Amino acid sequence: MSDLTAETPIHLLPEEPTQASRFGKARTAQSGALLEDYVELISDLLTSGGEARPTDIARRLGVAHATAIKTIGRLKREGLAVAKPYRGVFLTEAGESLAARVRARHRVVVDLLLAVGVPFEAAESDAEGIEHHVSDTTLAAFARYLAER
Amino acid sequence: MSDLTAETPIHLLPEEPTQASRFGKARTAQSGALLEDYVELISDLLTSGGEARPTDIARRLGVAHATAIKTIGRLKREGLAVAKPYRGVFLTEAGESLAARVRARHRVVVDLLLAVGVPFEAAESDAEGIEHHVSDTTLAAFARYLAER
DNA sequence: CTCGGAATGTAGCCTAGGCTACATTCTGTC
DNA sequence: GACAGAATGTAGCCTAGGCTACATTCCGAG
Repeated sequence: MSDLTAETPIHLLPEEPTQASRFGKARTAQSGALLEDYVELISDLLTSGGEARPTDIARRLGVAHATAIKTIGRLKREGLAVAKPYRGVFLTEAGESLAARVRARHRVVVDLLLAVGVPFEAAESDAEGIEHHVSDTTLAAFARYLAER
Repeated sequence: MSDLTAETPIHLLPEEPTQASRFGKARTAQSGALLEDYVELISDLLTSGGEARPTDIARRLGVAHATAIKTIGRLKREGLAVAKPYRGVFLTEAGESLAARVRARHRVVVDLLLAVGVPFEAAESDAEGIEHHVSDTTLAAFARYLAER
């Protein structure tokens, strides 16, 4: 998945007013956001409840269980999760570390939103969408701001 | 999806355990992001160059021209744009007003990122993805922060 | 005024992410 | 220990957003 769009770089787009690259990047980043949500949620379920069942996942994400199962299949293909039929879902090393990074990023984003005066409800809600588009550079800047404030 | 205007209501999502709504909202908001980009870009092209041709749009967005044309079809279906074959693309009232709102929001998001110390390049780049997930509430908070700072 | 190249449009294919409907497996209760 | 109901899995369909390949239309040189 990370291929096609990734190497459609600036080279093909000569003297564009610095815009195509931006759009393209935003679009690419969007891919994988769903997997991140799944991994984060599964990690939550595993650490808190001890179990991550497709039905729970589906309910928490507000999708049909079939959709969740299909996406879990993708997680497996991507090497982020493992699951045997009728057993729960578990994360691989890669999955766990991704979950950790996602969770940390989420926290920073929410904190930053709160810090600039966004109400709690909106901060939590919007962060869910925003976090997938926050680059490492921006994330670092957020952290710095929060620390220095 | 026709509610690009910001009312992606909670009403559709019953009493899910406080989390599905968040995820669902982020997901829903994501729909329409592409149309917003198109409308914004078309508006730019029209006001600056005077013309918005499918090929230009495709190049600026980094997609194949066929993709751009297909999406322009969607814009027409959504009542945001009009276009006759081999003539350029133009925005309807709705399209123009959406473009204006998108542009304004984009500016606020970029300014906020800069204000908290995000480098210019990253701010411009990340804003492109982030802006589509910024609710009116959060946008208002951003504006307030920028004014009071 | 014609003709070739660029722009535009069309067709068909692919994946991701949704859904419903149906089939299968598990499991708690009697 | 059987069985109903819940959980799980499978199949097939849909739309959005991408692509390539091909067809059509436009337009500027000559």
